[in-house]
Amino acid sequence: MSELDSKTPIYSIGVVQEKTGLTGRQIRYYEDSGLIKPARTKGNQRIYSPNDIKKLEEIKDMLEKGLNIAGIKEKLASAAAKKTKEAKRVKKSYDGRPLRRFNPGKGGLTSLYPVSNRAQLLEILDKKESKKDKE
DNA sequence: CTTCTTACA
DNA sequence: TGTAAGGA
Repeated sequence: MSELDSKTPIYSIGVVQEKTGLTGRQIRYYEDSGLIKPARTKGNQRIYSPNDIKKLEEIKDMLEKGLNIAGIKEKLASAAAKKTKEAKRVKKSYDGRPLRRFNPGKGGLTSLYPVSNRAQLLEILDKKESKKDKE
């Protein structure tokens, strides 16, 4: 049973073993290799996030494809670089633009997005959804 | 009972 | 990778 109750699910190494099919030995070894960095409880127990599960399953796949730890590190690194690049692209598209009222006067809704009209806002929100959907 | 680290096979 | 040991 977990000591902390946050909104984000967390797993013990035992649960991770069941969910990934990997042995505890492998999970800890991949951590030593720098592939994952699970948090720890005050009692030094490992705490795995959904993101860690995802990474471990990717690692499992690649291992079954015959890749070594080094190769997986590269793959994971390029994936992280791609994410950073995309984040910069999105940020750049927003930076410098003035934030405007979204439908001011009608309910007082305020948009946090620097867009000038509803169509543009919906387009942005639609793109964000598509990203989550491909999970 | 589960998980942790260290260390040997 | 598996597993034993010894502690939390």
